[in-house]
Amino acid sequence: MLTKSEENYIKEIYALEQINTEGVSTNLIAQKIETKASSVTDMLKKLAKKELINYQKYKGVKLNAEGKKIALSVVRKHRLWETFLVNKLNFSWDEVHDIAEQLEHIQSEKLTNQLDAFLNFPKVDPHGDPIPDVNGEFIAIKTVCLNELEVGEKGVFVEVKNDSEKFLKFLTKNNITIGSEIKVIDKEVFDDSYTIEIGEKQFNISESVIKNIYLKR
Amino acid sequence: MLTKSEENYIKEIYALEQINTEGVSTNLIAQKIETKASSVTDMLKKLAKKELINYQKYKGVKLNAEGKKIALSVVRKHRLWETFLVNKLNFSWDEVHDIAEQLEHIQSEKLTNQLDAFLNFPKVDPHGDPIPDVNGEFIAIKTVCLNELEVGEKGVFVEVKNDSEKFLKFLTKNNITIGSEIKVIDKEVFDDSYTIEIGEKQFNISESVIKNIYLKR
DNA sequence: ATATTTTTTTAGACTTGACTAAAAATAAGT
DNA sequence: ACTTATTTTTAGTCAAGTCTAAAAAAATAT
Repeated sequence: MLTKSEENYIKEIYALEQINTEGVSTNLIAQKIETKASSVTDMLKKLAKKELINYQKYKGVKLNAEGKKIALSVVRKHRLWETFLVNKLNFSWDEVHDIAEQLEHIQSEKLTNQLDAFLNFPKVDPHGDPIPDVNGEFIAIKTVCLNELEVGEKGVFVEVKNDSEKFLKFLTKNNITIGSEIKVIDKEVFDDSYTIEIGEKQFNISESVIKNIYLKR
Repeated sequence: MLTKSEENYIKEIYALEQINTEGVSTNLIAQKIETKASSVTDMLKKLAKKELINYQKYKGVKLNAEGKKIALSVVRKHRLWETFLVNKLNFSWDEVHDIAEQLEHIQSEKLTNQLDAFLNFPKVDPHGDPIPDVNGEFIAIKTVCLNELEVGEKGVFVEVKNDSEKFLKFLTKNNITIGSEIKVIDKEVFDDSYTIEIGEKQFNISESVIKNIYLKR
């Protein structure tokens, strides 16, 4: 059985692998987990000893099959709880992240699976992220980042890659919600901001917003 | 903010106070929490420093107002989660204790209160224990222990004072469930066992079972 | 009332997960 | 290629929560 801390490292390594593909660096983990590189090294040794990762000094780290299984189980729990909070307890999508960070560590396979059934086996969570099933499998919908769309192109907003309260509140305030049809009206070369159109309204959004919005073409 | 460990001590002290009334002893806490007396002493010092208990060396311990408030909040969460597991996720009453022990430490007042509302503000949990409301108040139903009933007397089983899986499975197997009408047919002076009647059936139960069954006369 | 037993506390040690500071390895720049 | 900068690891420390063993206080027994 793993500690909360070990699970958090595993989860973070998994998330970073999805972006980087190659081995994940100590510093990157430290930055994401908001800890020091030396602490990360300590934990990597521990996880290597438990045979959850492949780790060679100075060479970065990769989850092995067992590590990936654990990562997917934590992600599954996180996303199911988020779905529960929004769908059943009337939370909004910007309030659930921190609570799910706690709930994802509850140990009970039966609980996870009963919750899944209670929610009717949802395929995605309130942020559009896919929910792994009991075997760790999930449907990877083909999405493109908003910054890949050309001027004049449009797509449906299906997934957000930043679950922070501030960011999600900003989106809500501007009526940018999952399911919105977004059209790129103009790209500003000076600051990489875009003018987009949702419904009748046109407005400008900055690069840091753009890169967290994913759409179905 | 308190650690899981601190909350567990507070909760246990509260539970022991309900039985003992007088100050709770170090050894008793140690026994219940399954730890050593020396560890308890350490924790009592810590809780005293945080001003949650009144503690004098060698004199036992009592929760103060703030400590009691925390205890009630943990108890509230525990019992709400147990109710959720049984009423919404189809768990049986003997499976929920350990999971609720984990869930009771999740920190989010909003979560607790939304869960309460979702469950329709239940007054008792699946074991018949009263659930404190948002202000820590609960309805104390007047119950008597089965060992207080005279031969020929009957009552309705409303609360069980032992949440262990083994004990609850035993009750279920013998059809002794919350709401059952129980009549005392005979008391055996030799071993303090009782012959009781539920429905048509009569059978014998031991003293260790009797003392955990509480009824409404 | 004194000796014995029981309870409680103290002292010192261990583990987990973090930290700082310094050393070692790797990467980058000229 | 060699120096400088960056990244990563090592070494040593710390707090929380636990433990064992020993000392101190309180309770019990004769």
